[in-house]
Formats: sequence, C-alpha cells, structure tokens
Amino acid sequence: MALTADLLRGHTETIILSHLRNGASYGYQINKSISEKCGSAFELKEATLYTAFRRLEADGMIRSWWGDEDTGARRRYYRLTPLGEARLREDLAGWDETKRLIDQLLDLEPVPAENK
Amino acid sequence: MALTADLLRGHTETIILSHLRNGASYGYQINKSISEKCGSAFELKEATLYTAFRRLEADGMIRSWWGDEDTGARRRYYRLTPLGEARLREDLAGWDETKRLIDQLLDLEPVPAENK
DNA sequence: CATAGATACATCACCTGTCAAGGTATCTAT
DNA sequence: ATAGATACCTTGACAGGTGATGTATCTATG
Repeated sequence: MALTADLLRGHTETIILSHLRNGASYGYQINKSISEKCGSAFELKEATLYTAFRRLEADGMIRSWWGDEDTGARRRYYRLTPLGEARLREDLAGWDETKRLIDQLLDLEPVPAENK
Repeated sequence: MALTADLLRGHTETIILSHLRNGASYGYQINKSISEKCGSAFELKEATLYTAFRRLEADGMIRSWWGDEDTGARRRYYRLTPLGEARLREDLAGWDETKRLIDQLLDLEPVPAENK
C-alpha cells in the first residue's frame, strides 16, 4: 500500500466540494489547486477527478455549465448546489469523527482506562 | 456514501496490526475489541477481517497458528512478525501525514497565506 | 432434549472508487 | 513546425470492502 494512495479513497468528493466553497471553478483549476496544496505528496488523478464530478452532479451536489471563453480551451465550470453545501457540512463533520475513530482504533488516543 | 464506510478503507490492515501490538490474538477477539472501541459508530465486517488476515499473512506481516483449546470453538491466533512491526510503524506515520494532508485539502488548517 | 444464541472460522460474488492508458482540441513559445 | 501547457473526456482493469451463506462447537433456557 502506497503512502497516500488508498488512504484518501472516499475523500475525493469532499475535497472537491470543499474547493467549491469559495465560488465556482473548473476541473483543471481545481486539480492544480490541489496539487499545489500538497506538493509532491499526493496528486488527484484526472480520471478520478472527472468520475467524481459525474457522480457529484448526478447526485445533485454540484451543477456544471460551459464557460464562454473566446480564447483558450473550453472550460466546464462547477458550483455547489444547496444540497452540495449540506453534504459538505456533513462530510466535514464525518471527517472529524473519522479522525477520532481511527486514532482510537490505533491506540493513539488515551482511552479511559476502565476496561479490563 | 455512508458516514464511516469507505472512509476507513485502507486502514483495516493498520488497525489489525495495531491490535496485535500487545501480543497475539485471534480474529473474533480482535473484532470484538474493535467493536467495543467504537460503539455503534463502526463495525469491521468479518469478511473484511479475514481477507485482511490472508493478505497480511501472505505479505509476511503476521504469522498464524491454531490454538490448542480443548473446549469451545477452535481459534486461529495471529502475531506480528518483525516485518509487520516495521510496517505498523510506517502506517502510523502515514496516518499522521494523511490527517495533515486531508485537513489541509479541506481548508481546516491555517495555511501560510503567502499564495496569491 | 430441542431450541436459540454466542463463539469462531471461512468463502464467494458483487459493488464501488481509483487509475493507467489513451484520446481530442486549443493556445503560446521557440 | 514543434513542443508544451491548457482543458476536457472515456475505457478497462484492479483491489478492497461486504452481504450472503456455510460450517462447527459450546452454553443457557424452558
């Protein structure tokens, strides 16, 4: 298992939603932003990104439209829907809970020593 | 996506290895211990557990043997190998890094505001 | 003694998210 | 012209998780 390959599985959608919090953006931009944020530690693959976009839009979490650029390659913009905003809030809470849960399962947290 | 379904994917092996840190144990016991630790929040499924055991043993991370119980159902015990101990150390470090990385990707960490 | 439930192991087929590989098209710099 | 960046997309394969199902033993209950 690679250092950061399967460990981020399931977080892709949350990461995307989070990147749309501050306004609409498009795929390439989001990917760039993510890459810059983690240096060489991790890279969201394009295939993963676009399949996640599909899923999120099919689920009504984001909406997309073609930009009207008259120069350069066309861009498909995405923005959060109200559903997506709610989902993001849930996911953030879920991540917080997940962190605590895994920490506990790995004995990284001092557990109240009343068992045994 | 459920609250804690796909989010723990990839951590199963680490969780198992961690549970073997304090000595040998067997599948059912490990599963019970995990369940108790997280209440109703999460449950390691048996199928998941046993396939993980297979993988870990095939990779030389754990070793197993049949217990000599003369009463009750037979038990297959597992213990860490030196390889497994090393792997656990790596995984724990990896988890720490993963936490920081995801936090950053979700804008949960104050990032040095020198970009843009 | 029949029944239910806990203990304890195991396998199989399926589902889902990830990703390598490949593709298209436009603009900019040399 | 050529290379490289920008920008999108699809396909097939893979791997881990899991529901369903099966085995066998022991204990408690009426």
